[in-house]
Amino acid sequence: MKKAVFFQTPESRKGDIITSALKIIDQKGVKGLTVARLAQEVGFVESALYRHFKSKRDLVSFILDNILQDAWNYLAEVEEKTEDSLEALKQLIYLFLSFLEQFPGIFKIIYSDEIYLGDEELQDKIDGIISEIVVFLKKVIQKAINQKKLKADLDVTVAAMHFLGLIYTAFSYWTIKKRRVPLKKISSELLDQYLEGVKA
Amino acid sequence: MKKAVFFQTPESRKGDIITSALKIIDQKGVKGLTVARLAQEVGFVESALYRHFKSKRDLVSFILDNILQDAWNYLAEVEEKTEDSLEALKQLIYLFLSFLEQFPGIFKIIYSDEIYLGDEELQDKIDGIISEIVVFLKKVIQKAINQKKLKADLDVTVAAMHFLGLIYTAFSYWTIKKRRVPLKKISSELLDQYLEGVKA
DNA sequence: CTATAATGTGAGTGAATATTCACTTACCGG
DNA sequence: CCGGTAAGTGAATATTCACTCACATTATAG
Repeated sequence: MKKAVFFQTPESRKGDIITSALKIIDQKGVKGLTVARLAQEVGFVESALYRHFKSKRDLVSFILDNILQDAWNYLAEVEEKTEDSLEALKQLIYLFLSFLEQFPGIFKIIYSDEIYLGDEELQDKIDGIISEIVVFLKKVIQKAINQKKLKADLDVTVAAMHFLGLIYTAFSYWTIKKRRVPLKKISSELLDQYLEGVKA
Repeated sequence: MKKAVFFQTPESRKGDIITSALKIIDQKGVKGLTVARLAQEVGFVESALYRHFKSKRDLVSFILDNILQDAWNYLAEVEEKTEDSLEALKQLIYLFLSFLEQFPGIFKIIYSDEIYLGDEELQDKIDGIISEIVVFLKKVIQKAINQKKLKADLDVTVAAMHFLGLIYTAFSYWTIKKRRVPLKKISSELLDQYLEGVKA
């Protein structure tokens, strides 16, 4: 019987579990996140998970709520503090990507139809996250148009989707290249091409 | 005991199964493709599947090989026959998207880490497909650069990934909008923004 | 008409998986 | 030191899933 590690607040234990879960998802995909594997990674027995989370689904839901909350605060801050709206777009893409670099598992959760389909509540949660991001990006882009930095006749929604697509593209490229190329380098080239196409 | 439908070549029966499989994947995701569900959709009993395919994995592999072979021929044809290389890019994105519009399930297979992970052979197959596409796009883009239609200093690989990302973006947008907006409309706006950024 | 090959059926099996439960262990406050 | 509580354990369970196998049916070619 292994000695339990105590002296940890409940939060940090949950944190351990989340860290392990994201690591597994990153390496083995959402499908690879099984309770057995998670338990092994954390270092307890399967049933112990249920001391911390009601269910596996609950764990994923918790991850989405909490990790993304953090990211969200950063985004809002950048948008508020950066005067130059083109510079803001640059900052935003770096922020998105350094976040995904840190938590690649999150990306997989959001873009996985494993979770997306079959659980209406999680599906709604993920849809909500994406549409929040799009709304946010539309706001930034509209601001840039108002500042005459971007073309006046730009379709704001398409431009926002296109920007979001850059993040996906950079991330995919990074994955294909076995993460050997720095994400920041990839994204800056993509962003340059993007900006050439949309700026005034 | 239900009467069997015969008078069908093995090919067309396989075709029925593939059609059903892609329909299920489209609606329920790759995870949703279970042998039970597939059998129900096709109209036979689970075990009957194994008269046509060695395994479920074999079915997916067959889909990747065959459906994509078709697509591939179209792509090559467009590239050869279209003189104007910018026009070729336009044609290509339409072709990609009308293909995905017809077989959305294929898209989900390729972008699913459910299949991607855990089966090395399928993983290699999908990797191969993607890199073939990238190589192809790089060739088209390089040709356009040589024709002085695109910027001479363009990073061809990044431009190709960006283009591929547009397809993903258009498809996602289409999905989010519940497929109510025609894919062609979405893609032409995205492509315009893209071309503005890369053309000479 | 009959042999054969293709296709379908029904019942079952074993493996993987999430979850429950009764229990034990370790720590902490009073 | 005692009682409560948070955390962990080990065994069991129900479900889902891909897949197998012996048997049945149908179409077609000779």
